[in-house]
Amino acid sequence: MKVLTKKTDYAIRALLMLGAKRGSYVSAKAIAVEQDMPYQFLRGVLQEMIRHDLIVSKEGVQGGFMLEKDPDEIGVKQLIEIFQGTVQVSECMFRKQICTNRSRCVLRHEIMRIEHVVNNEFEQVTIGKLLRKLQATNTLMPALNTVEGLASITQ
Amino acid sequence: MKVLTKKTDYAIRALLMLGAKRGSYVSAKAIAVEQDMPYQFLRGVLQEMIRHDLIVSKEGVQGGFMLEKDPDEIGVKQLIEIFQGTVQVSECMFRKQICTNRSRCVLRHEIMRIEHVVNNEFEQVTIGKLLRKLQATNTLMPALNTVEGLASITQ
DNA sequence: TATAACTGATACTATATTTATATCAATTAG
DNA sequence: CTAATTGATATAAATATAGTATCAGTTATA
Repeated sequence: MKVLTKKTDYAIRALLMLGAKRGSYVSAKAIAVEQDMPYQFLRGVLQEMIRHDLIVSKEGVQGGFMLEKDPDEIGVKQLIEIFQGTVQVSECMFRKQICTNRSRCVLRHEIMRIEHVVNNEFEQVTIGKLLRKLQATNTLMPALNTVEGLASITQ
Repeated sequence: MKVLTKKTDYAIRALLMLGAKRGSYVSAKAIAVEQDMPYQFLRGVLQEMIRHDLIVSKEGVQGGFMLEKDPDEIGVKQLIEIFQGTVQVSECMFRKQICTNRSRCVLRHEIMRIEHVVNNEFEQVTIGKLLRKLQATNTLMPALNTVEGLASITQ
């Protein structure tokens, strides 16, 4: 059972790179090379994040992507929702009778509760938190204070 | 993002039916009809549960499946592991550098923590708990004290 | 102003996973 | 003997995930 797909995985790591380079544009190619991700695939992921206003882009030479949104307001939950759809424990259990009369569904309570817990956990892990953890690591290892160094950790 | 696949879903509901009829054999056909599951697919699920000693079977006329294990000792976590594999947040994040020097991986801690939380939640939801909730519902609605009634709730 | 480095958009292919079906042999109650 | 059942296994269909390719448009800069 794989909770995060590659798209979400790549999205998180790309955001961490953009977060470490806030204020300047980083090209898809640079991210792909540093993080060892398939270039075109990554581009699709980046474009999706633009559509969701997480990042902005600049075309042409010296162009690339830049983190716009506050990293603390980008939770892994949101990224999962963008790339994997809303977390739902089981669509099947809500069919038929269960759907037409939910109050009868004894399973529903447990399932909704877990869904809530899971969502909450993922919501609390933000890009901001991850970035700070990365920086704490970097303090101990100055060589990692570069995009290259970051890549060596997150790729 | 779908947390439970059909196999796990069918497994849970089949176990609830077997749990409600403990002591007697229930055929795959009966479960499939009552719970509206594809017959052969369900049979595969049941056989898998036999291999994991959750249920036993009897061949021939009047044969079927019976719950063997204590329902309180069958957690949804175990069912997920059987039908969907071990819960892992992201295989990708543990590759390469991250794998060769895990202590450097700042993402790892968060990810392991969530994995733990998720597993814990699913472990605590047992077939026994679900059965008792069903019975509580049945007390208020006597018509549901049959396999047919149960099906009207869980299918 | 030509060019190379970029993104936007989109179509396509490949691979893996999930879901479902089909078949045949063996067992068993009646 | 027969019909109802499971055991085992092969296969197909559907869907989701992962990855590739292409072309048009933009922009810094030589």
